[in-house]
Amino acid sequence: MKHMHKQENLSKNQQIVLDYIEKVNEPIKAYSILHNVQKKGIKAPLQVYRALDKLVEIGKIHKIESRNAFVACKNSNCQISKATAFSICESCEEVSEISDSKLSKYLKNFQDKAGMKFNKYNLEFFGLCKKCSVK
Amino acid sequence: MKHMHKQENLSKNQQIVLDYIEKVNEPIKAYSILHNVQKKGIKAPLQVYRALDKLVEIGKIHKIESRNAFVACKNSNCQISKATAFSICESCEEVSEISDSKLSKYLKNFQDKAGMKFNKYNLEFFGLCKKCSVK
DNA sequence: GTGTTAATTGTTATAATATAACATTGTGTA
DNA sequence: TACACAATGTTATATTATAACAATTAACAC
Repeated sequence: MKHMHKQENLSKNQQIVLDYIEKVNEPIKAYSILHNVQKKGIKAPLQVYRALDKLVEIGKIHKIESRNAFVACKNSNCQISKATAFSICESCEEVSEISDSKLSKYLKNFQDKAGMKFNKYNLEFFGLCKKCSVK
Repeated sequence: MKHMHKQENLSKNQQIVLDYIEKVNEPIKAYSILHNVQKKGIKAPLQVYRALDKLVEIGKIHKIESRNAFVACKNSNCQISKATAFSICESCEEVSEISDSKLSKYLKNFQDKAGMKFNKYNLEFFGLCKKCSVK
């Protein structure tokens, strides 16, 4: 088949960035990533942003829009970054990816009144996590 | 009964910024607001951002996080910006605020598995609007 | 009125986030 | 091989947002 580049393998920079994001295991900002992978040879913001773009596109990571931060995907079932939900603690900034099949089913099937067909959504819940709510 | 002013509690800059956002009636970026209200005496980004912060806080406008843009609230029932949902056309960038009581009820009552209590959420749907989907 | 306090404003400077442009190198495959 | 496209390297710049601090105005008790 012509021109089928499956991309099951990540490029060097993509792998470096993904490895770091998976290691820290919490949302991290682009320039923080940059500072931490400079020893691996990545020198410029654009190298990071290009890797991030690709990793978001293939669903390996997600962007937490309200925080301009990136986090590794924890679900095996959102491999194309098209149905994401997060809980965010407004005190400690802890972020968890929500994996709730009822919720995702509900949102995937949601139809707005204008009849618009959606192919993607992102949902961010805010509140206090258990730790912070007892303080 | 006292005379009813339009927005009794807003300050001068807040009113200028809100008037402009309501006039354009679509999501608009902070620096675009700045350029368009300079004739009203607002000169610096910070004056715009301070007004935006306040207007978001009191629910007069919402921020479209994925676009870094601000839009006037269309619902009378989200006056504190705590339960927002939007549909976004990825082609023409048209944004509509979704007002669906079933959806908002569902999300308000959503409980995550960690037992975290939410006080706020923001949901952004992406797709093609009717116009763009027939092109 | 005066005094007090908080909110708002004005201003300059700078931080933080992200992309443009273009030359070069790597990779898969016909 | 040659081609197409993905990825890289690099410099510069655009875009979005906040820090710091002084001055002014609004709300309100006395």
